[in-house]
Amino acid sequence: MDWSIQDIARIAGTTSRTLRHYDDIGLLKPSRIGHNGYRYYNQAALVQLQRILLLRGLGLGLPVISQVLDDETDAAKALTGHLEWLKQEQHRLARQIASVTQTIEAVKGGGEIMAEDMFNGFDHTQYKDEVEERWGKDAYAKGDSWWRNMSAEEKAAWKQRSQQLGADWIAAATAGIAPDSAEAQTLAKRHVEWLTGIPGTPASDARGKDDAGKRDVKGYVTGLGEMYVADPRFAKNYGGADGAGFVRDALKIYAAENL
Amino acid sequence: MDWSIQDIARIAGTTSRTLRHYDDIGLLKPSRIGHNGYRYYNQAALVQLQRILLLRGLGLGLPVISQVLDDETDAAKALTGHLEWLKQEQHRLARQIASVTQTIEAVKGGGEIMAEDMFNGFDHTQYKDEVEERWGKDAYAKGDSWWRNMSAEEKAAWKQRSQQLGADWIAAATAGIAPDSAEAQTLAKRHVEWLTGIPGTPASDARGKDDAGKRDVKGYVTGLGEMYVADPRFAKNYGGADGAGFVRDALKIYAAENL
DNA sequence: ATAGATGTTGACGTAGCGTCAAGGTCAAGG
DNA sequence: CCTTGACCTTGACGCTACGTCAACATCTAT
Repeated sequence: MDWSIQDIARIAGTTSRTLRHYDDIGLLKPSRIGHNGYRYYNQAALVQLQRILLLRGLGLGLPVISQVLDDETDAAKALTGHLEWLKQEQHRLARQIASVTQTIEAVKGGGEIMAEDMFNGFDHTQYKDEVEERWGKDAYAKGDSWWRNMSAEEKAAWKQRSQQLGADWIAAATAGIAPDSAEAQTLAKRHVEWLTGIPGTPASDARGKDDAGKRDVKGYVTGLGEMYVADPRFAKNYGGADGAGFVRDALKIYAAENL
Repeated sequence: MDWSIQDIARIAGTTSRTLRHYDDIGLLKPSRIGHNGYRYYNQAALVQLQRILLLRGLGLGLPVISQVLDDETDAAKALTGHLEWLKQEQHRLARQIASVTQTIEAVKGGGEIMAEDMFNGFDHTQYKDEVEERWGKDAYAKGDSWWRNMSAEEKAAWKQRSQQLGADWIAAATAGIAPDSAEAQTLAKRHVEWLTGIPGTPASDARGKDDAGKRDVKGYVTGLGEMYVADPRFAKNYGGADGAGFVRDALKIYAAENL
């Protein structure tokens, strides 16, 4: 009393390919194999198959199903673990749905994918007085016109790059690594490269300049490091005073060794 | 003013492998390629990359992202379509979570994966009078003890198999195919094989019997077909009177040609 | 000159089968 | 006996978006 591969496939509501796959991976062997190599399945195999399909329908992976079938007592544990995963997935989807909805609104309103409001609160002008006092009106004017002439997308790219840098600094600081470690120094290098992107600063002006210009950069960078610590408006970009202190130390070492 | 592959990878928060992949599939080409084959990316490429990563973070596939980048106006459409997909996924997950939760309870209570309550409402005894009247007390007793002696899993397997058969009948009937078509006749064959699994019926008793026994099966099967139509308790398994009529026709043709 | 970081292409692995391709087996009919 | 059609076999590629070696070339700094 057994069925051919097509027969059980139809009875159980799956395909013969699936059954061959289960045979290949050892999940469900045929109860009998003909002299011609044909696979035949009996009632017990049908029961197993239906359990497999039930669990698969619940979203479990085939290796997990295999374990569950081997050790019945694990069923509740496996399912409970799986349930956790499902809930996380649902939360992830909920967040994605919120983001997509928001982005659709932004695109409809602004027309571009990166709309203006994506970098609200990231306005260059908030440091006007500070910059003019330290590096002169000319420096601020250059930087300001640079910012204003950027397209929305370029602004967004800059913002994201800046935030990524800040996030990486915070991650490094909280990881407890040393300021002179390779990782921190790589970040310092990135930081200087980032500064080089802002026109009107010694860092950007020094590109292609002589040694005197480069010495200016050295002082500029170390001075910046101190400012990050002293000024809470900057310190918050690096996770507060502690993080900013880490940035200052790493920058000072980098400047001494490379600038 | 450009960066190496590692540089933008770090700036944008991804990996160099991803960038090479995007180059391979034509999603994001480097802005410049050195004489040595090195990839270099400029500001514009960084902007593109960040748009890609934004959309990917929303769950869009790379081919879709490619389209969106080509035709900016499609962005809202693509995102709206994607939103639909996300919502469906969330509903699917919600259903899976409900099922898994239910299954966990069942496993904890019953110990087996297929618990008793999975075949509530599928009790054999509901046709007691009908069976005794038509085929005698002996037939019913055989079938009843057969059912009672099954394990929970065998019962569940049988139930699912029966329901699968019913679902396939309904699908075929509503598809509007002919009762003498190959597909309907395949179903009829399955139906007889299914009947053969119930002890106490002429179909099962006839296994290995002579021609007289086989003639009994013929009458039994055609009689059953008529009953499916006449009795609403059976007809509902095949989608009501219309579906049952289709089953009856297909069975009559099958019996005439093969039994 | 050499070591170490970084770059290149090429290819395999992933989850779970769908989908040919090429060829053997079996039951029924002429 | 031969053919036809249905069903079976193994083998291998395809799909998503890269991660992860491997083998080898190049740049940078000492």
